[in-house]
Amino acid sequence: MPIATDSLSRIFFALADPTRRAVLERLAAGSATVGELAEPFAMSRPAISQHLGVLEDAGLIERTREGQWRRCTLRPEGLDGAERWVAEHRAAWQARFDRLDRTLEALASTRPAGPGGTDRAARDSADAETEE
Amino acid sequence: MPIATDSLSRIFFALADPTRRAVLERLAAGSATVGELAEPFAMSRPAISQHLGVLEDAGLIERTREGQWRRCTLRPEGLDGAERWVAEHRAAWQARFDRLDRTLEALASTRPAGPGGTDRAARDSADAETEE
DNA sequence: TCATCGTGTAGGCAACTGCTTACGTAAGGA
DNA sequence: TCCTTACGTAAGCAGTTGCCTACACGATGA
Repeated sequence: MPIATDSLSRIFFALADPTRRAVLERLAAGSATVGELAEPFAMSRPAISQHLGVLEDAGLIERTREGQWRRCTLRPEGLDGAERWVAEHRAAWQARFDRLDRTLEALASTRPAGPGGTDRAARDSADAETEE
Repeated sequence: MPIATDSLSRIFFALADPTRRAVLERLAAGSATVGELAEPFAMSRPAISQHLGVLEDAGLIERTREGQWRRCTLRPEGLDGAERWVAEHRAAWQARFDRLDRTLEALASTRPAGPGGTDRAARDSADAETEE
């Protein structure tokens, strides 16, 4: 991963770590200080601080000074980009495969006993017919 | 990122790279061989091959032998885990903040002229009242 | 003013990523 | 049989991650 990539990459990268996802789930129950967030993990405070830096850089949390403490708060809108990308692509891919399935049904009805092959292989063959 | 983490981490990690997302978008238009996928990128074939390995490891694509070529196909269901996680958390976070907003409104109506502070600070203060 | 608490930063280390070039392997054709 | 094509794997390099310990800094309190 090159440093400082685009916003979407930063969000997905931040989510690609169990510790950081656990921190987000903890924050979903209410804002917390760095010490409170570090407590359940077998990890030093600086390590958590660095994870928080990644989350903040991705726009998923916010750190604000509060006297002696730093309070961490979720930024729900930080997930917008990732949610939009995943939902759009998931829907588009599924729609494409549904079209292929209909194509396969049509082929099956005109050629009921075609040559052997798995469903996936048949789908791949039909694939070519939808590209030009 | 430690090697061989959980499924969700592998998916998000695979999506956290512009090149890999571009490959997925290309594949959404139809399956392709490795050479076809490598063509638009200023990158060697082995580099693309490694990216494909990451995508395959995450369950987002499938590589099948086809004579002399290797055909790559999307696995739409591979996005299921990521889609579910993002949608669930986005909804839960938003719901929580909506509740806080209502709490703030209630506070504002009972104490119309409270002490100074930004909206965010007021939200953080209200935060404590929702936790026990 | 000085000690303490909560955090961030700096420096160091092992492991991993992402890319390269070089080479190995399987399929297809002369 | 030999050559070409398509692709993967191996080895190596620079840069990054993720963790640690040590230390610096601002806020709080005696």
